[in-house]
Amino acid sequence: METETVPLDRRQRRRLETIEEVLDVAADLMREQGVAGLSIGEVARRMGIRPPSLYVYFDSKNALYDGLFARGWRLLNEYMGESRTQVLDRATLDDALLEVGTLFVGWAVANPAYSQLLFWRPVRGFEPSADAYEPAVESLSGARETFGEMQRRGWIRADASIDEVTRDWTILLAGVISQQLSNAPHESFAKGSFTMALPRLVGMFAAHYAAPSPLTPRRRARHASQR
Amino acid sequence: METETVPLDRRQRRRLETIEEVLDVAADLMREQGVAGLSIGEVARRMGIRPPSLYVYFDSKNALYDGLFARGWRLLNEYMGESRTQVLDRATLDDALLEVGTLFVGWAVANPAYSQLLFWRPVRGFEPSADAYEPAVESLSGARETFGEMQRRGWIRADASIDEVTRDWTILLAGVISQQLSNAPHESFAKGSFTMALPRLVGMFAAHYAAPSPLTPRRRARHASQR
DNA sequence: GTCTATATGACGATAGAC
DNA sequence: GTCTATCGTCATATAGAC
Repeated sequence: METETVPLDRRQRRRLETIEEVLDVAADLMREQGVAGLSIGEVARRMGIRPPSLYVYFDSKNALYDGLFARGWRLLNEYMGESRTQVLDRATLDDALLEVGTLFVGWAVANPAYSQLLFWRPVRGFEPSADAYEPAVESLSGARETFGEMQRRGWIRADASIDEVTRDWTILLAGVISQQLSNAPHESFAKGSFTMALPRLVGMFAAHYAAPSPLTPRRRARHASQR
Repeated sequence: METETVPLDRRQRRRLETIEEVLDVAADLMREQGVAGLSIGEVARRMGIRPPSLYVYFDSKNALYDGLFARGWRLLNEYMGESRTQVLDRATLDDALLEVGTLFVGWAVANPAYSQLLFWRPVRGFEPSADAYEPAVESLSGARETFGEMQRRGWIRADASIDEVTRDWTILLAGVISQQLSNAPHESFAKGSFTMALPRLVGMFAAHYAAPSPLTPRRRARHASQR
């Protein structure tokens, strides 16, 4: 109540730094050993402290997973950057979707440990908290908004349900990521047996949801000016 | 070398029975507690024996996972039964694919623990052995053969690559299963937010790969109006 | 407030007696 | 083939030093 005018005192800042360091080490470990390979003891060992000291910053191992879950979605959202709005300038629906799809799947395949944590449910007893879920929800609603805008611009059929379009899109991306990571986790995005199917599947998706008569740039401009 | 004329002596038969019992209990446990919740100690406890005794039948916990992996794929293949050949009598490609897709995804959603083990890679250090992989390979090559036969019968475009068709199909099913189990694991198949997208996605898939001409005009009209 | 030291109980796994 | 005994590791909890 009384010291809230000071944004961050030294102690709080130091505490946040330590929390970030714990997450750094935990993310490294998860990348090396897989999601289930994360161990409180090993994190402490690498930080040069004793395991119980970690409980000052994270109440449990699942709280650590929760922090990693939130961080993973934040990293992914940062990586996607402004692409969701920028692709609205692309020539075709197919081009636009392939660009964001490639970014998304590319990050997932390059970060398999995070992907397991974000897209699957590998840890017994771990359910992401509402706070940790927030960036995930943000990502989904961002996709929905983009599809809505695409429909407003006449790229997507007017009779298509944006919720259904969004759902189908996430299913498609999840399928590619899931199959690639489960069956050939060491293949790169460029040479992945399943990631290579992405352009084809995006084409299928775009053709299915594209407005019936593909709009020429002129018609698209006319369409947009009507709103 | 000397006793191989006898197909199964009592000891061997008893051993196989015990192995089956271990797998029964392990599958129950996995269903109750999730894939990672499987514990050698708990399996032994439920069988009324001591944990070390299990090592007579399974060299390690991962060997137990291996047995469950093979058994899961066998159960799924049995569940699919003769559907892959029977659906060749259906009226449309869409009907046929929706039928096998519904069976496959339905089993997966009804058996989430097995699904995690079969379709994801949740256990650190566990890589299915070649033996355990055999029924999985059988399932995939069965799908490929069905698509090949569909192409021979003129249902699927002659210029489509059967390998690509098969791959896209597995991605689609994996996407639905993955999203449903990760985001709403307690929803039934009938009411699942993601399983409900299956008919739509199968329609998209069928429309994309269907041969342009073999359908009568009436069927084609019905096909198109389904969207 | 933050850490160390220590303890508990479960786990996977092994050795060796019977 | 099953047991007891045991090992090392794990997540977690608590007591108390600084």
